[in-house]
Amino acid sequence: MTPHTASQRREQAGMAYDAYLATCPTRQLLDRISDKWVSLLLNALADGPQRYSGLSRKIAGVSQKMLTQTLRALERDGLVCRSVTPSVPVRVDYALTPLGGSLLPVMRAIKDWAEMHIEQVAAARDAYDSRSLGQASLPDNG
Amino acid sequence: MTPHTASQRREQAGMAYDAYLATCPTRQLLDRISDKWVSLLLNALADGPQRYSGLSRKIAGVSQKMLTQTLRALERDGLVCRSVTPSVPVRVDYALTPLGGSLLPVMRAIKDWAEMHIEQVAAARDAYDSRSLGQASLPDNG
DNA sequence: CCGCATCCCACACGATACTG
DNA sequence: CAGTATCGTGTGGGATGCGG
Repeated sequence: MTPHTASQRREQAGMAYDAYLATCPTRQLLDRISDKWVSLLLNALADGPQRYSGLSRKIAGVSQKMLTQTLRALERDGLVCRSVTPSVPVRVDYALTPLGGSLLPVMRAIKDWAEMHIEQVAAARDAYDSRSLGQASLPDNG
Repeated sequence: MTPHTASQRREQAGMAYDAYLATCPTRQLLDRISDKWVSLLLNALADGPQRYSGLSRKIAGVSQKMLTQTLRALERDGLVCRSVTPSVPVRVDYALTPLGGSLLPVMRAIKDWAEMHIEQVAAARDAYDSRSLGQASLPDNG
Protein backbone atom coordinates (compact mmCIF):
# COMPACT_ATOMS: atom_id res chain seq x y z
CA MET A 1 0.00 0.00 0.00
CA THR A 2 2.86 2.40 0.69
CA PRO A 3 3.73 4.47 -2.36
CA HIS A 4 7.22 3.64 -3.60
CA THR A 5 7.62 6.19 -6.37
CA ALA A 6 6.84 9.80 -7.05
CA SER A 7 4.40 8.65 -9.67
CA GLN A 8 2.41 6.58 -7.24
CA ARG A 9 2.34 9.42 -4.77
CA ARG A 10 1.20 11.75 -7.51
CA GLU A 11 -1.68 9.43 -8.31
CA GLN A 12 -2.89 9.39 -4.74
CA ALA A 13 -2.59 13.17 -4.66
CA GLY A 14 -5.38 13.32 -7.23
CA MET A 15 -3.69 13.56 -10.62
CA ALA A 16 -5.93 11.62 -12.93
CA TYR A 17 -3.64 9.90 -15.41
CA ASP A 18 0.09 9.25 -15.43
CA ALA A 19 1.79 7.20 -18.12
CA TYR A 20 4.66 6.42 -15.75
CA LEU A 21 2.35 4.08 -13.85
CA ALA A 22 2.32 0.58 -15.25
CA THR A 23 -1.35 0.11 -14.38
CA CYS A 24 -2.54 3.39 -15.85
CA PRO A 25 -4.62 2.99 -18.99
CA THR A 26 -2.55 5.79 -20.47
CA ARG A 27 0.35 3.38 -20.64
CA GLN A 28 -1.56 1.12 -22.99
CA LEU A 29 -2.58 4.05 -25.14
CA LEU A 30 1.01 5.25 -25.26
CA ASP A 31 2.07 1.78 -26.29
CA ARG A 32 -0.47 1.74 -29.08
CA ILE A 33 0.40 5.10 -30.60
CA SER A 34 4.13 4.51 -30.12
CA ASP A 35 4.18 2.21 -33.11
CA LYS A 36 5.97 2.72 -36.39
CA TRP A 37 2.96 1.67 -38.44
CA VAL A 38 0.69 4.02 -36.52
CA SER A 39 2.92 7.00 -37.17
CA LEU A 40 3.24 6.17 -40.86
CA LEU A 41 -0.47 5.41 -41.16
CA LEU A 42 -1.71 8.62 -39.57
CA ASN A 43 0.75 10.61 -41.65
CA ALA A 44 -0.48 8.84 -44.75
CA LEU A 45 -4.06 9.85 -43.91
CA ALA A 46 -3.08 13.48 -43.39
CA ASP A 47 -3.99 14.56 -46.92
CA GLY A 48 -7.45 13.05 -46.82
CA PRO A 49 -9.21 9.68 -46.96
CA GLN A 50 -7.34 6.81 -48.52
CA ARG A 51 -8.32 3.39 -49.79
CA TYR A 52 -6.88 0.28 -48.28
CA SER A 53 -4.86 -0.47 -51.37
CA GLY A 54 -3.68 3.13 -51.53
CA LEU A 55 -2.34 2.96 -48.01
CA SER A 56 -0.71 -0.35 -48.81
CA ARG A 57 1.14 1.28 -51.71
CA LYS A 58 2.02 4.50 -49.92
CA ILE A 59 3.47 2.76 -46.88
CA ALA A 60 6.02 0.59 -48.61
CA GLY A 61 6.82 -2.69 -46.95
CA VAL A 62 3.78 -3.03 -44.72
CA SER A 63 2.19 -6.46 -44.77
CA GLN A 64 -1.54 -6.78 -45.29
CA LYS A 65 -1.85 -8.31 -41.88
CA MET A 66 -0.18 -5.42 -40.07
CA LEU A 67 -2.05 -2.85 -42.12
CA THR A 68 -5.42 -4.39 -41.32
CA GLN A 69 -4.47 -4.98 -37.70
CA THR A 70 -3.24 -1.42 -37.21
CA LEU A 71 -6.27 0.07 -38.96
CA ARG A 72 -8.62 -1.99 -36.80
CA ALA A 73 -6.90 -0.90 -33.63
CA LEU A 74 -7.00 2.74 -34.66
CA GLU A 75 -10.64 2.42 -35.63
CA ARG A 76 -11.48 0.88 -32.28
CA ASP A 77 -9.65 3.69 -30.52
CA GLY A 78 -11.63 6.23 -32.51
CA LEU A 79 -8.66 7.64 -34.40
CA VAL A 80 -9.64 6.57 -37.88
CA CYS A 81 -13.00 6.03 -39.53
CA ARG A 82 -13.68 3.07 -41.80
CA SER A 83 -16.32 3.44 -44.48
CA VAL A 84 -17.35 0.67 -46.82
CA THR A 85 -18.85 1.37 -50.21
CA PRO A 86 -20.75 -1.75 -51.31
CA SER A 87 -19.70 -1.61 -54.94
CA VAL A 88 -18.13 -4.37 -56.99
CA PRO A 89 -15.41 -4.80 -56.06
CA VAL A 90 -16.02 -3.43 -52.60
CA ARG A 91 -14.34 -0.14 -51.79
CA VAL A 92 -13.07 0.66 -48.31
CA ASP A 93 -11.96 4.14 -47.34
CA TYR A 94 -10.15 5.17 -44.22
CA ALA A 95 -10.12 8.70 -42.87
CA LEU A 96 -8.93 10.50 -39.78
CA THR A 97 -11.52 11.29 -37.15
CA PRO A 98 -11.27 14.63 -35.32
CA LEU A 99 -9.60 12.73 -32.49
CA GLY A 100 -7.13 11.22 -34.92
CA GLY A 101 -6.59 14.66 -36.40
CA SER A 102 -5.60 15.97 -33.00
CA LEU A 103 -2.83 13.39 -32.91
CA LEU A 104 -1.67 14.15 -36.42
CA PRO A 105 0.61 17.09 -35.56
CA VAL A 106 2.50 14.89 -33.13
CA MET A 107 2.84 12.03 -35.59
CA ARG A 108 3.98 14.47 -38.25
CA ALA A 109 6.53 15.89 -35.84
CA ILE A 110 7.95 12.42 -35.18
CA LYS A 111 8.27 11.58 -38.84
CA ASP A 112 9.79 14.99 -39.59
CA TRP A 113 12.24 14.66 -36.73
CA ALA A 114 13.36 11.28 -37.99
CA GLU A 115 13.87 12.58 -41.51
CA MET A 116 15.69 15.68 -40.30
CA HIS A 117 18.06 14.05 -37.82
CA ILE A 118 18.81 10.73 -39.47
CA GLU A 119 22.25 11.91 -40.53
CA GLN A 120 23.24 12.99 -37.03
CA VAL A 121 22.02 9.68 -35.67
CA ALA A 122 23.92 7.77 -38.33
CA ALA A 123 27.07 9.69 -37.42
CA ALA A 124 26.52 8.95 -33.73
CA ARG A 125 26.17 5.25 -34.52
CA ASP A 126 29.39 5.25 -36.49
CA ALA A 127 31.22 6.92 -33.62
CA TYR A 128 29.72 4.51 -31.09
CA ASP A 129 30.61 1.45 -33.12
CA SER A 130 34.18 2.62 -33.69
CA ARG A 131 34.55 3.25 -29.97
CA SER A 132 33.26 -0.24 -29.16
CA LEU A 133 35.82 -1.81 -31.48
CA GLY A 134 38.69 0.08 -29.87
CA GLN A 135 37.42 -0.88 -26.41
CA ALA A 136 37.85 -4.58 -27.15
CA SER A 137 41.63 -4.77 -26.92
CA LEU A 138 42.62 -1.29 -25.81
CA PRO A 139 44.91 -0.47 -28.73
CA ASP A 140 45.08 3.03 -27.21
CA ASN A 141 48.80 2.53 -26.38
CA GLY A 142 48.06 1.63 -22.74
CA MET B 1 12.74 0.59 -62.69
CA THR B 2 9.45 2.43 -63.10
CA PRO B 3 8.39 4.21 -59.91
CA HIS B 4 5.17 2.77 -58.54
CA THR B 5 4.37 5.18 -55.77
CA ALA B 6 4.50 8.87 -55.09
CA SER B 7 7.17 8.18 -52.51
CA GLN B 8 9.42 6.46 -54.99
CA ARG B 9 8.95 9.25 -57.48
CA ARG B 10 9.79 11.77 -54.79
CA GLU B 11 13.01 9.98 -54.05
CA GLN B 12 14.09 10.06 -57.65
CA ALA B 13 13.15 13.74 -57.76
CA GLY B 14 15.95 14.40 -55.29
CA MET B 15 14.29 14.45 -51.87
CA ALA B 16 16.87 12.97 -49.55
CA TYR B 17 14.93 10.97 -46.96
CA ASP B 18 11.38 9.65 -46.91
CA ALA B 19 10.12 7.41 -44.15
CA TYR B 20 7.47 5.96 -46.46
CA LEU B 21 10.19 4.07 -48.28
CA ALA B 22 10.91 0.70 -46.71
CA THR B 23 14.58 0.92 -47.59
CA CYS B 24 15.12 4.43 -46.24
CA PRO B 25 17.23 4.57 -43.06
CA THR B 26 14.65 6.98 -41.72
CA ARG B 27 12.26 4.06 -41.45
CA GLN B 28 14.56 2.33 -38.99
CA LEU B 29 15.00 5.49 -36.98
CA LEU B 30 11.25 5.98 -36.91
CA ASP B 31 10.88 2.42 -35.72
CA ARG B 32 13.36 3.02 -32.92
CA ILE B 33 11.83 6.21 -31.57
CA SER B 34 8.30 4.90 -32.02
CA ASP B 35 8.67 2.78 -28.91
CA LYS B 36 6.81 3.10 -25.64
CA TRP B 37 9.97 2.75 -23.57
CA VAL B 38 11.76 5.39 -25.60
CA SER B 39 8.99 7.91 -25.07
CA LEU B 40 8.82 7.21 -21.34
CA LEU B 41 12.61 7.21 -21.03
CA LEU B 42 13.21 10.50 -22.77
CA ASN B 43 10.40 12.08 -20.79
CA ALA B 44 11.94 10.74 -17.61
CA LEU B 45 15.23 12.41 -18.49
CA ALA B 46 13.56 15.74 -19.18
CA ASP B 47 14.20 17.13 -15.71
CA GLY B 48 17.91 16.35 -15.78
CA PRO B 49 20.31 13.40 -15.45
CA GLN B 50 19.01 10.28 -13.76
CA ARG B 51 20.64 7.21 -12.34
CA TYR B 52 19.84 3.75 -13.67
CA SER B 53 17.92 2.83 -10.55
CA GLY B 54 16.10 6.15 -10.60
CA LEU B 55 14.86 5.51 -14.10
CA SER B 56 13.87 1.99 -13.12
CA ARG B 57 11.72 3.38 -10.32
CA LYS B 58 10.25 6.26 -12.27
CA ILE B 59 9.22 4.11 -15.21
CA ALA B 60 7.14 1.55 -13.38
CA GLY B 61 7.00 -1.90 -14.87
CA VAL B 62 10.05 -1.73 -17.10
CA SER B 63 12.28 -4.79 -16.93
CA GLN B 64 16.02 -4.41 -16.42
CA LYS B 65 16.58 -5.97 -19.78
CA MET B 66 14.41 -3.50 -21.66
CA LEU B 67 15.73 -0.56 -19.68
CA THR B 68 19.36 -1.44 -20.43
CA GLN B 69 18.58 -2.34 -24.01
CA THR B 70 16.69 0.88 -24.66
CA LEU B 71 19.33 3.01 -22.97
CA ARG B 72 22.08 1.35 -25.00
CA ALA B 73 20.21 1.90 -28.24
CA LEU B 74 19.57 5.55 -27.39
CA GLU B 75 23.20 6.00 -26.41
CA ARG B 76 24.34 4.48 -29.68
CA ASP B 77 22.01 6.78 -31.58
CA GLY B 78 23.46 9.77 -29.74
CA LEU B 79 20.24 10.67 -27.92
CA VAL B 80 21.40 9.97 -24.37
CA CYS B 81 24.80 10.19 -22.72
CA ARG B 82 26.02 7.54 -20.28
CA SER B 83 28.55 8.62 -17.66
CA VAL B 84 30.14 6.24 -15.18
CA THR B 85 31.49 7.42 -11.85
CA PRO B 86 33.99 4.81 -10.65
CA SER B 87 33.01 4.89 -6.98
CA VAL B 88 32.02 1.98 -4.76
CA PRO B 89 29.45 1.00 -5.65
CA VAL B 90 29.72 2.29 -9.17
CA ARG B 91 27.40 5.12 -10.14
CA VAL B 92 25.97 5.50 -13.64
CA ASP B 93 24.12 8.59 -14.80
CA TYR B 94 22.13 9.04 -17.95
CA ALA B 95 21.42 12.42 -19.50
CA LEU B 96 19.90 13.78 -22.68
CA THR B 97 22.32 14.94 -25.34
CA PRO B 98 21.43 18.07 -27.35
CA LEU B 99 20.19 15.73 -30.07
CA GLY B 100 18.04 13.89 -27.55
CA GLY B 101 16.83 17.22 -26.25
CA SER B 102 15.63 18.14 -29.71
CA LEU B 103 13.41 15.07 -29.67
CA LEU B 104 12.09 15.76 -26.20
CA PRO B 105 9.30 18.17 -27.19
CA VAL B 106 7.89 15.52 -29.51
CA MET B 107 8.10 12.77 -26.90
CA ARG B 108 6.50 15.07 -24.36
CA ALA B 109 3.73 15.83 -26.84
CA ILE B 110 3.02 12.13 -27.32
CA LYS B 111 2.84 11.42 -23.62
CA ASP B 112 0.69 14.49 -23.01
CA TRP B 113 -1.63 13.57 -25.85
CA ALA B 114 -2.10 10.10 -24.42
CA GLU B 115 -2.87 11.44 -20.96
CA MET B 116 -5.24 14.08 -22.30
CA HIS B 117 -7.23 11.92 -24.69
CA ILE B 118 -7.33 8.60 -22.88
CA GLU B 119 -10.94 9.14 -21.87
CA GLN B 120 -12.10 9.84 -25.41
CA VAL B 121 -10.24 6.76 -26.59
CA ALA B 122 -11.76 4.65 -23.83
CA ALA B 123 -15.21 5.89 -24.83
CA ALA B 124 -14.51 5.06 -28.47
CA ARG B 125 -13.44 1.55 -27.47
CA ASP B 126 -16.60 1.06 -25.49
CA ALA B 127 -18.69 2.16 -28.42
CA TYR B 128 -16.76 -0.04 -30.83
CA ASP B 129 -17.05 -3.11 -28.62
CA SER B 130 -20.76 -2.59 -28.04
CA ARG B 131 -21.26 -2.27 -31.78
CA SER B 132 -19.35 -5.47 -32.38
CA LEU B 133 -21.50 -7.30 -29.86
CA GLY B 134 -24.70 -5.93 -31.34
CA GLN B 135 -23.51 -6.91 -34.78
CA ALA B 136 -23.53 -10.57 -33.78
CA SER B 137 -27.26 -10.99 -33.31
CA LEU B 138 -28.68 -7.56 -34.14
CA PRO B 139 -30.53 -6.89 -30.85
CA ASP B 140 -31.18 -3.40 -32.23
CA ASN B 141 -34.94 -4.08 -32.17
CA GLY B 142 -34.95 -5.07 -35.85
C1' DC C 1 -9.37 -7.91 -58.77
C1' DC C 2 -9.90 -6.01 -53.41
C1' DG C 3 -10.08 -6.70 -48.58
C1' DC C 4 -9.44 -9.76 -44.85
C1' DA C 5 -8.59 -14.28 -41.80
C1' DT C 6 -5.46 -18.22 -40.77
C1' DC C 7 -1.12 -20.82 -40.26
C1' DC C 8 3.47 -20.86 -39.03
C1' DC C 9 8.02 -19.32 -37.62
C1' DA C 10 11.39 -16.26 -35.85
C1' DC C 11 12.22 -12.67 -32.90
C1' DA C 12 11.43 -9.57 -29.12
C1' DC C 13 9.89 -9.17 -24.64
C1' DG C 14 9.50 -10.23 -19.67
C1' DA C 15 10.85 -12.89 -15.37
C1' DT C 16 14.44 -14.88 -12.98
C1' DA C 17 19.05 -15.84 -11.43
C1' DC C 18 23.73 -14.55 -11.24
C1' DT C 19 28.22 -11.33 -11.44
C1' DG C 20 31.34 -7.39 -10.36
C1' DC D 1 24.03 -0.46 -7.52
C1' DA D 2 24.30 -1.61 -12.35
C1' DG D 3 24.18 -4.52 -15.19
C1' DT D 4 24.65 -9.69 -17.98
C1' DA D 5 22.94 -14.51 -19.22
C1' DT D 6 19.33 -17.66 -19.85
C1' DC D 7 14.80 -19.52 -20.67
C1' DG D 8 9.69 -19.55 -21.75
C1' DT D 9 6.24 -17.16 -23.91
C1' DG D 10 3.66 -13.67 -26.55
C1' DT D 11 3.70 -11.15 -30.65
C1' DG D 12 5.12 -9.36 -35.31
C1' DG D 13 5.06 -10.42 -39.84
C1' DG D 14 5.22 -13.18 -44.37
C1' DA D 15 2.83 -16.64 -47.10
C1' DT D 16 -1.35 -18.65 -48.13
C1' DG D 17 -6.32 -19.38 -48.69
C1' DC D 18 -11.09 -17.54 -48.74
C1' DG D 19 -15.42 -14.46 -49.67
C1' DG D 20 -17.55 -10.97 -52.45
